[in-house]
Amino acid sequence: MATAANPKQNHLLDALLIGEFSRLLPSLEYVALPLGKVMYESGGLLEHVYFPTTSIISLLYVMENGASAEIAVVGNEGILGISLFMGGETTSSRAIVQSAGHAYRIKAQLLKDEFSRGGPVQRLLLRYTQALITQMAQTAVCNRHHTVEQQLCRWLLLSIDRLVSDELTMTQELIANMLGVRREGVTEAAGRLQKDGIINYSRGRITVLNRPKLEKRSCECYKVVKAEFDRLLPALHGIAT
Amino acid sequence: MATAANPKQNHLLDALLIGEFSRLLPSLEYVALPLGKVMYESGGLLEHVYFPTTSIISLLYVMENGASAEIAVVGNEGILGISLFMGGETTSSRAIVQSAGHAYRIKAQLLKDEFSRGGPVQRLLLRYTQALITQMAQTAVCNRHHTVEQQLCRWLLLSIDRLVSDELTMTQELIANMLGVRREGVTEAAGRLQKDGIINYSRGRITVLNRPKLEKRSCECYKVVKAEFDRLLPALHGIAT
DNA sequence: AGCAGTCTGTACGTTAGCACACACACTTAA
DNA sequence: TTAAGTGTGTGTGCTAACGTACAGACTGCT
Repeated sequence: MATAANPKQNHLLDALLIGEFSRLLPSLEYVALPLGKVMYESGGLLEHVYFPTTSIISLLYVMENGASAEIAVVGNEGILGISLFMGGETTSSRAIVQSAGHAYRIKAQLLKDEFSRGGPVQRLLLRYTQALITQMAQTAVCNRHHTVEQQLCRWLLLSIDRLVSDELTMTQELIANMLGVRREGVTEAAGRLQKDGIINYSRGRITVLNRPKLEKRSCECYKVVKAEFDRLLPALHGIAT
Repeated sequence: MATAANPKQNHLLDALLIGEFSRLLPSLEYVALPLGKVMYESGGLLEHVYFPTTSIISLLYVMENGASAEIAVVGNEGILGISLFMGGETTSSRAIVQSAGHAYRIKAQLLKDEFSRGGPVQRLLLRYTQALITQMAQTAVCNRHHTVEQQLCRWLLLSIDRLVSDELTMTQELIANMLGVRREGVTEAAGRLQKDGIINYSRGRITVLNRPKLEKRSCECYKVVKAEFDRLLPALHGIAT
């Protein structure tokens, strides 16, 4: 493997490890997350929390009739499993791997204990949670008011922000599930973006060619979410104070 | 006034006041909240947090073009101003009074200090926050997949759950803003519900006549949110442990 | 009583997104 | 080299919701 495993690859984990939290370093496990793996099922108990490094996890709500919608994504900026320390133990969403890669994980109880101590670790985790809340709320509004194309742009931006490259592996069918729209709707929107030279894709492989244009075609939701993450978690390097 | 002011009218406050938190009792202020009052503006600082008793507060996200959508409601089961203890200081949503009434309030710093002590107060506030997160996420999915009529039913149920009576004061125009749909859409949906004897309304006064039928016409989102509130905050009387 | 303001009903054409159906790739494995 | 599987492009209605416009109904004020 070209890039060695390194806890610093997850910004939140990196920030956490500065303080007393670093004693948990030996308890971290580096695991591979294959595409489509269900990390948490709605109502299931959480055995571990995850700090993605090169993977992206989608938080989905699934309805009785099978229809679904993504409410947030977690990548190398965050942690999967906030309901653990929020007190709910379980989550009512489903978490699946949207982009294969790796993550560090730690036993739920260990993180819970650390959270209970209060202090910088707790503060940072709560700030992250608030950023996640913003993402969810903005998604709710976006679902109501924006076109499929705008949402697709937002979604692509949020995804590549959490990866190193400008390329992601994701079929239109899967994107449609995330956005809670039809596959054909994604095909049309993606076709337009490709025609305008903004993206390039073929059989589950999407490359962003012109990021500025992509941002222009996106709705404001991307900017809002990004700004709030930046505000709440500035740089996230050595700010666990 | 027939019903005397009583902190117990807010379930969350009631639960909080059992422990050490009760020393804050003298710091509580009982205030009236008129319909439409803007409690928090997006980006503004929070001077107080509020525990509604007979009022209902809507959390709205407003977009650049003025379009809006409600992402959650806070009534006598909760607290307004979670971003205070989540660490963000400010919130990116707007909070307005959806149903006039009263609330207890307390200076932001006092609650913040209390939260920092950890223990039962913190645990309870975090659990409430998670319930609120569920409500937001479910709203996001609801916006994507359900009809105006279903959403109206959900909205009515969430509202009357937070009031003592089955009647609320709210024009169709305002409801439309909350749901992020056209006023005419609300007129049509409400007309159908009235024709079927489920509700009765005239000029900003809505009465729920047949609650079971209303629940049937609603989407599952209402049930899901209610179940999660009940799970996370069971009874909310004397469980601040 | 008269008038202004607010709330609600209705009616148009338009559009985004849906459901379904099917053809055409391109990939992989028998 | 078939054949099966998967991913993508298109087409044809259909419906919910939209934007706009306006008319009626009720309320409260002067």
